[in-house]
Amino acid sequence: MARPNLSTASRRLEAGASAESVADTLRRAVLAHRVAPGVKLSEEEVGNALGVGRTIVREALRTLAHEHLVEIHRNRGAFVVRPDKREAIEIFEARSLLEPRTARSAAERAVYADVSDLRRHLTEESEAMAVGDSGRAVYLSGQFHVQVARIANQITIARFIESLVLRSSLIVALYWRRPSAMCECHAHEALVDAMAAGDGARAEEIMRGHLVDLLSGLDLAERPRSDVSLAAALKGL
Amino acid sequence: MARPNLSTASRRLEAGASAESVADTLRRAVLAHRVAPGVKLSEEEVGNALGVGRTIVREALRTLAHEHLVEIHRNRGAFVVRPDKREAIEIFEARSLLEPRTARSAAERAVYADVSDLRRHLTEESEAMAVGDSGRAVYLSGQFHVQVARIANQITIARFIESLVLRSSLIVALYWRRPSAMCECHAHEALVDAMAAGDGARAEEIMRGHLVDLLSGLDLAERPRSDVSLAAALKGL
DNA sequence: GGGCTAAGAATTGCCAACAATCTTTGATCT
DNA sequence: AGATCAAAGATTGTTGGCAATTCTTAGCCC
Repeated sequence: MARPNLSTASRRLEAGASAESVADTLRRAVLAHRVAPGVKLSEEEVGNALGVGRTIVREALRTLAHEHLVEIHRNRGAFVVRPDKREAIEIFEARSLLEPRTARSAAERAVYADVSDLRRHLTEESEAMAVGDSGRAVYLSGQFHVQVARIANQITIARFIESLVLRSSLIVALYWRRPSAMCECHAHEALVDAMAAGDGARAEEIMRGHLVDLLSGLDLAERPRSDVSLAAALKGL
Repeated sequence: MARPNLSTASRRLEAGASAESVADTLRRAVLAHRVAPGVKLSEEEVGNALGVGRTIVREALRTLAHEHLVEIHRNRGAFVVRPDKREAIEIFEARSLLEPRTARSAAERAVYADVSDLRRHLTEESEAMAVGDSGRAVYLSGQFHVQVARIANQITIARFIESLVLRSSLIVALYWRRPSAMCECHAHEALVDAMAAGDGARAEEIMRGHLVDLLSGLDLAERPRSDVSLAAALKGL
């Protein structure tokens, strides 16, 4: 029986790995497309792959279900979600309500350290993109938005944005038109500039446009639903 | 040892009660102030009170923790949250970003059945208030907002609003100035009227003002942190 | 051959017991 | 008396196993 190697990227969790570690590993695996949407995440398989008991995995899967990254069907198991067109639009609709105003607040509150953190983050992004690690690039690109929300010092809104960004990353990984050339991220740089200048109105407008660009950069045509079963996914590795 | 009677309102769950039922019972108990903020929700106590095993209770408590209605401290247990001033403001800030625009969408999409459902809901609200069941009144008043979000047909945003409304209900129950006279809900009626007329702009404006009124109706002065322990809470019943 | 039924296998749901951790209580020392 | 420390008690964290449900497969009938 082929062992699934979910943990290649996460250097096998040491003993005492809590459910949160497992959830984090699975989260990254889903976002990096190491496990394709629709794949079933068997409790025992995941447990064996990560070296933890089924209970821990159960809890981690429940966490991911709360984040809408997996769906749990009673007595059937957990499956990686496959966001459809409607869901994609809804998520970007929600982001459009939250993020522009939050970016404005962030720009008005940002101190030097904040801006410098963001710039460091941008270089990480471009490095990942230069190396061609598109999984990491998508992830970092999302975390940029989370970081902006944190600067706005609104942890409730920041958490919502974090959740939306996670799901957006999955959507981008699924539907992005040009798999090679990621979002050029000029928007991110412009946003940091606006924040450095303390120009809230400009930051708000940049963010609004950026979100529109992101959504319109997707190809939301209905896909043939590859419907990969667990076997196919594991064989592929 | 006094048995806690959390289940008085929920007619003791039948066998096969899933974790979601327990979560729902606890949710209502927290919102109706049957269990005060700060109280510890022991897994075994809750399990005994509701006639289910500890595993089910554990799962339910995790769910509530994801909703920020309880806090789980490792190896220490789950405690009902006590929202502070900052959290209250943050939550209404988030609602102000989401709900006005959502109310506009709802007004523009609402069909006759939607409006009629809302009117029925309003009568339930006033009945609960007339009877003096303030716990139920607060709950229904919150559900009104959720229902509006559902009419907007944006389930992602509706879920966020639902989560925010739950926490708001707890905040209102904690900090409302006049415990007797609840929000007169003229705003709710006006909102339904605007929706019936299909006037999105008016609905948006009413919702915006309503949220401001709600927040300014709170007395957010720091409280002495009664810090009720489990014993005190159970003795009181 | 296609479709239906039933037995078997595999997986999740749940519970009870054990282990780990924290809190409390009581004694001891300064 | 107050503080410190240790052991007992209580609660959560985790594991393994059994029961319940679902999916698969083999067999049968039309």
